[in-house]
Amino acid sequence: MTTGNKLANKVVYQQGLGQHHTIACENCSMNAICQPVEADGQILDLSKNYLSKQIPVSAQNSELPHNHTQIKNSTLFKEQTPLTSIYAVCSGVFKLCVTSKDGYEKVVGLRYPGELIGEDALFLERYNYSAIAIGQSSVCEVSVEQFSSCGKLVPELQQNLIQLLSKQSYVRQTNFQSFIGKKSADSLLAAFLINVTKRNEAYSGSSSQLNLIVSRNDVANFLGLRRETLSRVFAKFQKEELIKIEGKIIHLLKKELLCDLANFHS
Amino acid sequence: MTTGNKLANKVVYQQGLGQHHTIACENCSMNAICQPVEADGQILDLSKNYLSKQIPVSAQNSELPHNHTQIKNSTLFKEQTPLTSIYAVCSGVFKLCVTSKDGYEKVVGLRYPGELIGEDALFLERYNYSAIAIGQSSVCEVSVEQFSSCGKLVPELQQNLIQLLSKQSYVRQTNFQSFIGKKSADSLLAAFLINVTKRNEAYSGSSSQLNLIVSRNDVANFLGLRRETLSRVFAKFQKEELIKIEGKIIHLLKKELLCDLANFHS
DNA sequence: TATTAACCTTGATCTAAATCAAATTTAAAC
DNA sequence: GTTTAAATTTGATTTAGATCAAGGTTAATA
Repeated sequence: MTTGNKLANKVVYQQGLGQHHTIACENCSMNAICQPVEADGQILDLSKNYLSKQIPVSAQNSELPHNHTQIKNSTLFKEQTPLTSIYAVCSGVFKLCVTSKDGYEKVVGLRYPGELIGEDALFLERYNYSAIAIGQSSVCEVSVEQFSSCGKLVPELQQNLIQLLSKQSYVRQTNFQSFIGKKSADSLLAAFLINVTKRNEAYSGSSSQLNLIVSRNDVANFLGLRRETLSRVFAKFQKEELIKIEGKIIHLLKKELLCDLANFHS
Repeated sequence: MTTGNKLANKVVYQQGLGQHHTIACENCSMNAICQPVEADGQILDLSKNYLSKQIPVSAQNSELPHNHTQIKNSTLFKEQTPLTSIYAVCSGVFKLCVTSKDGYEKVVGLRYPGELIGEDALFLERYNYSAIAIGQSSVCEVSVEQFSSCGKLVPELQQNLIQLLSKQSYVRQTNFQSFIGKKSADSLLAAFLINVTKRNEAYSGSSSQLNLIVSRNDVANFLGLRRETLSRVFAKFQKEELIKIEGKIIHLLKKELLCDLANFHS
């Protein structure tokens, strides 16, 4: 039986600059399976024991050539490698990329604090994208092997995982619906800003301010626009006072109008 | 304990024209939770008892004005209504739509035989799109209430649902990746044809032939193209002998080239 | 089979975004 | 703090797809 919400994960890494903090467990998607459960009359707190730990992902762990990009952006896992763990973002951002035959790296997703990475690999037991940290970021890790050996014994834990996965299915579908069939640069960016602000609401504590963290290049790549086009749309939105830009921080001044734009088709 | 694969669902509706047949259970996404499981030493076959039944969706059940569109396309459920069941398509096709404030109906997904509809509503317990049958179609229905009352007692059933949901998460992510950031009409259509053919492979028995069933209008709407543009790209693909068109039947003649196009960005 | 209405295709023009080219701002390295 | 490189913005031109307008098909109905 669930014994209520508690801070489940030990913080073994803390970002120093205060620019982004670690998300509270109650706001994390992983929370459903971090809950202590009852097994054979005992309370089993997976997070306390071995399932979750917070690990930093930053400059140090790159075996790649020593250039700027790799120093900043370190890889959590590579596409097509076997699934070992699923992760939840604790701080920072991760970009999810697939590389096509011609070597082009396409951004297929962004994951902000509290969001899951790699749970869609449970099916094929192979990651279907690379996960790359933007700047200094950290994750909570759940070993799939350990979780499933535990889960077989504890129905409650399974129940929680079902919750987690069904929610995830919802999140994915909603994401898909936000972007499929949107062609104009205006509606794409509006949809993107609304989407990401909403996802960060609990973490940032604001429904109208947003720290993108990722570069314009990555946003443009994700949306399928050229960086020049994205830049122009950002400029236009600011001129029309829909948003206010302070570097990577975006203020949504007229959210209603942005929503209208986001829902606008053709 | 799972006792292996068997035809789980009674066929209470059969399409007469032979144009599309009912999918075999072993090829259906729902199959994971239709498996007989062991409970208290007994075999519990949910499909045999009450959980699944095949129901037709066609002209009869429409309470809408008696015009052509509604006669042919009947609604399985409406967006924003409370979740009661999740469905698997048995035959035909369903389009998933959301209606925006201005009344425009946007196609946000297509579901072919063997695919799930509505499982992403488990989270909010409210459907987040309308599901509309294209022509005569049929589904298997699982009552969420009945399933969950059953599932609490049978861990094995939960295990199967986890399988189902994690696979679904994968399918959604893959779908998303196929389309996000694709802008050229060529790459969108190529990605669409590859995607849908792959999804129908088990059902249709062909990896190079495809019965779209849905109208060009719906495809264009889904992809965010104008019907004229879609028509031109179809014509171009045929001229270049990438595909051969026979009404709604599309033959993929040069799949490799289509894949290249689909992965092509910029 | 004729009639009508969806549905789909083709042509001409216009427009939004890509592309090419530079300038400017920002951040990293020395 | 200065230098250098990366990231972002702005401008001019080109192009792919939207739009407007007909013309054909196909399929449903009488």
